[in-house]
Amino acid sequence: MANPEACLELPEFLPFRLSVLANRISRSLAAVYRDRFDLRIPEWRVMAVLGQYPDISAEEVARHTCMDKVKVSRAVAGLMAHGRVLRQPDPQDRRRGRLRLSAAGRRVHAQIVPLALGFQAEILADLPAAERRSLEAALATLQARVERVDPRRSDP
Amino acid sequence: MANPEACLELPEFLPFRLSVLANRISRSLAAVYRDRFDLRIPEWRVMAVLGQYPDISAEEVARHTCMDKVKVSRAVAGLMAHGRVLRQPDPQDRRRGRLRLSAAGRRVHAQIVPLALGFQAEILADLPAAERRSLEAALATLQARVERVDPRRSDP
DNA sequence: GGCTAATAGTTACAATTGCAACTATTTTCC
DNA sequence: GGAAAATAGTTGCAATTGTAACTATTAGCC
Repeated sequence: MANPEACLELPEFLPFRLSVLANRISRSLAAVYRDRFDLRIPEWRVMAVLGQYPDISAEEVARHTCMDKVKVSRAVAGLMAHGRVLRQPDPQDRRRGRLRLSAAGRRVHAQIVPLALGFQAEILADLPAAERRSLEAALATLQARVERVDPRRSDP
Repeated sequence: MANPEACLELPEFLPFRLSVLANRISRSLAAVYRDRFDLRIPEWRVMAVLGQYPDISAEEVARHTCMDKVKVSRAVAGLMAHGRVLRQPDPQDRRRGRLRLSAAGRRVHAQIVPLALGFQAEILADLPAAERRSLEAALATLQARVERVDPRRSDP
């Protein structure tokens, strides 16, 4: 039986804290991407994985980014409209398209990556290395647990 | 100078990890609230703070929940429509309303709080107490840092 | 070979959200 | 005392997102 008549302090409730923190961080980052590169967060995520794994399909992008296929589809459409991503039909399987960054896309990617890493470093600046590793381990543990509790896919 | 030509591993990028984790957790919780109580997350947050601080104004609710006033206004409207929250005009300041849970609202609140705490406990089950405290400290540090980097308000 | 189920990706529609503008009231300050 | 600024809260509109349905293609299987 769970603690009866317990009071709940919202500011100490983990789902609340994580949500507020993640949202603040995402918003700050989104402002940078949008102002400097006219990029939304889902688009940035697609570019990030295509920078690392060229010539993968939208479905694989979805797995890497934890986004559902609709969100990926829209992000890819936006990126192609801006000439930042190219799609090449897969001759083996004509349902698929192989996606990769165009030259323009690679230029944007090359500018954003250091910016993103710098932002991350700034956020983590107050955490000593040991606590940083401990935080990362804790996040991994939570992630694994949540996936077992509610085995779903996809993200924002 | 930030690391040039660095590759960025999205799964290790903190803003991404936090966003994915927070969203998974929020979705699992939201499913519970919605199925069992026809409650959305912003509404649940309002109920949580009104359970702890009765007779506060919407503006104070917004501060406690880190939501903007529009979101609070809509959540309160929904809760009043369901008879879960009552508003009493403040005679000292007729712009304000003093909000509190109705009897029905307190009943829902009493059911949800243990449920929410149980969910939190389930998620944290794999983390030893020491690491749990360390995680909470790290989140507080990040939160403080983010607020200094980008002094804004409000959340999802 | 041909029928059924599965998969890749898109489109359509509804719900949620954010931003800006708005109303009503109170406070400030000359 | 009254004009201007500030505050509480709501509303309208646009952007983002989620769910479900849809098309096209491939794989499984009898």
